Amino acid sequence: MSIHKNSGKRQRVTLQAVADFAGVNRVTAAVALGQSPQGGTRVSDTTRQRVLAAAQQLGYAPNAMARALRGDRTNIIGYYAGYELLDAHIPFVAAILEGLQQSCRTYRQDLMLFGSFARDTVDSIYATLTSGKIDGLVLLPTPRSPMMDRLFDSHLPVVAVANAHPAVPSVIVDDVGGSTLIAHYLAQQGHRRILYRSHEDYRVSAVFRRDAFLAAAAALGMTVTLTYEVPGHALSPQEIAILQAPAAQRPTAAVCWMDLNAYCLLDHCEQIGLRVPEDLAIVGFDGIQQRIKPARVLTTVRAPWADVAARAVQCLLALLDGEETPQAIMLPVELVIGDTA
Amino acid sequence: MSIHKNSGKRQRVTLQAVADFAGVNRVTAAVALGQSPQGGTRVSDTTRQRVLAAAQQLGYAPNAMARALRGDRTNIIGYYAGYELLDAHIPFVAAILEGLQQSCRTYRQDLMLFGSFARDTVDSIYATLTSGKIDGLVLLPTPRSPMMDRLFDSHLPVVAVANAHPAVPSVIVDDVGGSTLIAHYLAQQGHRRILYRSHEDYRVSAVFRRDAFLAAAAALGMTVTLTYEVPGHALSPQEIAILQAPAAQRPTAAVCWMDLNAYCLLDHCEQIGLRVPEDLAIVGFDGIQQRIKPARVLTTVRAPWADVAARAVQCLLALLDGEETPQAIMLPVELVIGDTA
DNA sequence: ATGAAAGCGCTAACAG
DNA sequence: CTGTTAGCGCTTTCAT
Repeated sequence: MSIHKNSGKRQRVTLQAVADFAGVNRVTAAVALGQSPQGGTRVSDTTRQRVLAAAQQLGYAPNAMARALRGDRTNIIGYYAGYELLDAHIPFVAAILEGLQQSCRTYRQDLMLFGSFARDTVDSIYATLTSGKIDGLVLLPTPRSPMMDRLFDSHLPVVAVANAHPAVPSVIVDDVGGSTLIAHYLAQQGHRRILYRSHEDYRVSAVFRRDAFLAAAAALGMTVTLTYEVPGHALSPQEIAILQAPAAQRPTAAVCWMDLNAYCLLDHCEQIGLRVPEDLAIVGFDGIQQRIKPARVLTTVRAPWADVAARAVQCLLALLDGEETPQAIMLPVELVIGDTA
Repeated sequence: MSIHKNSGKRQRVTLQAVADFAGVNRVTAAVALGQSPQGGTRVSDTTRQRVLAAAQQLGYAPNAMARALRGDRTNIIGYYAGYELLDAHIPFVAAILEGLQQSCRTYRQDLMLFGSFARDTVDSIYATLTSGKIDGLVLLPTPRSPMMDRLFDSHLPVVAVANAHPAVPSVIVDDVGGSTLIAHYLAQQGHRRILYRSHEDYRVSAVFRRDAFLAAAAALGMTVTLTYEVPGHALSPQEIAILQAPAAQRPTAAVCWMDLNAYCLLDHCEQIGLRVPEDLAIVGFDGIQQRIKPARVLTTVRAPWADVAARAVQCLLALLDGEETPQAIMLPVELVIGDTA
């Protein structure tokens, strides 16, 4: 069987090698290659050509680590999701990754991913994050996590996404506006009894969405029954009971704090024979497209998650450059009328 | 409006600072902190305690970049998908990311993601990849790409996933075995006329799957019509025509080189009123779960993509340690009988 | 227009 | 047991 061996010490082509090859000093070579301040006049054109040719021929690639050590930028930014294993199967996470990549390319940064695992200690993750590999961190904050306090005390520049955190600049979406849009739309459609499915944890977004909806619904004279989802987005016994009530008492519309949740409800309705939207209108939040058949389009609030992530990178880089940064950047959302409400 | 400013030069706590604080030499501090060869006898216990306390108090975190420059390991490994933007929305990609993360955690490596964008030049990507930020690369190879040749000529250790490449160790799945399983299963079910939907590009996996299926089918006396998918997995006019033929000539089963493709075919069949599997049996390849309703389970070959990625990291690290590595590691696949064939 | 020196933070090798 | 020396590859001074 054929085997592979690493070709010994992988000897990189160093600047010195290029300089030697071109017969000049390290510094001259450095200036000729890099786009230095006085690059125009620093070296002669002939010298530059010679150096360039040498670099080309030897396949020179500057050592980013040495550069990082010299200046104080690695040009790497990190992403850390406080919640759990960074699971790209979740559409929200995939959208965030998309935005991060997009922005990293635009600003010529590299992207490093940090997954958190149950077994890892706060200390070990913290150590990794602050080891100087990254210039700054885009963070999906977890409420009430010891990790957050550690991070905010550190000197590592951090920008939060999705959930605002008072300690750092945050890029979020207009949760309040979105919920208000939903409330008005449902009121206008004539709904009076609403089921609102929120999240049991204290994710900031979930709270904003819930409270804004409750306030708007009250102002519009709608009655809201509030429930909290159980793990896995499945319906709780209480929710099942509510949906089995006689038509006169049953809610005519259900609002879910996030789309994944709404899809589960949709699924449940089909199973128990509740027609959507005739018997029960369903509205979500996020704008996650799900391939379901027969083709249904969820009525939801579309939140531009990729843009949020892209903006967070931009914001982080501004912070690194010592520029002033708004405490919070809120991106607008949009009500998308599908066929479920 | 509240604003945020980066707190000036983020001054990291250096080893020197810890040493000064503890009243010892840099080196002593280094040895006391790190798990050096002679750590046991190198420093006295009292000194070690003092250094440890100092480090704790000052919040010292070793600078990974300096360490990387000194030794020659960054403990970062990269992932680069030759094909296109690294799109986590694609289940296959998500599975790969999952495996990479898993393995990186196990071996205490950090993970860096490189997306390729249409606009980026081969040179710029190559420069990034070989800048010394990563110790090695897990690569999803693109056939006939100039990038590949550049990479294989470089001294950057590379391990390929999913598609084997002769130039580097590869971790793949048993494409041939999978196709053979499918062929035997269909033959056993009594199918004689098969439609095989392959991929127009020369992705190695696609070719292996196709050729193995054709060979096995021929040996089993089945007749195969071969078609190639058009971009977006949609059906080509030719394929549509084939499916509209009279029942006596029409294929009784369709095999798709990958699941996403199979789902599109399933969709099409529902639209034109072809019953699956009664009128047409459908088989995929990959084991990608799709949430579709009414709930259907695709008959397919399950390939352990997360394991493939995890194994690739392991293989890469072995390579970095100068160990011998098999040219190819092939992970077994499994036929999963659903309700579509 | 070019070269020399210094130092980013760390550690492996020798002294003492 | 501890301190000194040297150098990873690079770039920002300053001197020629």
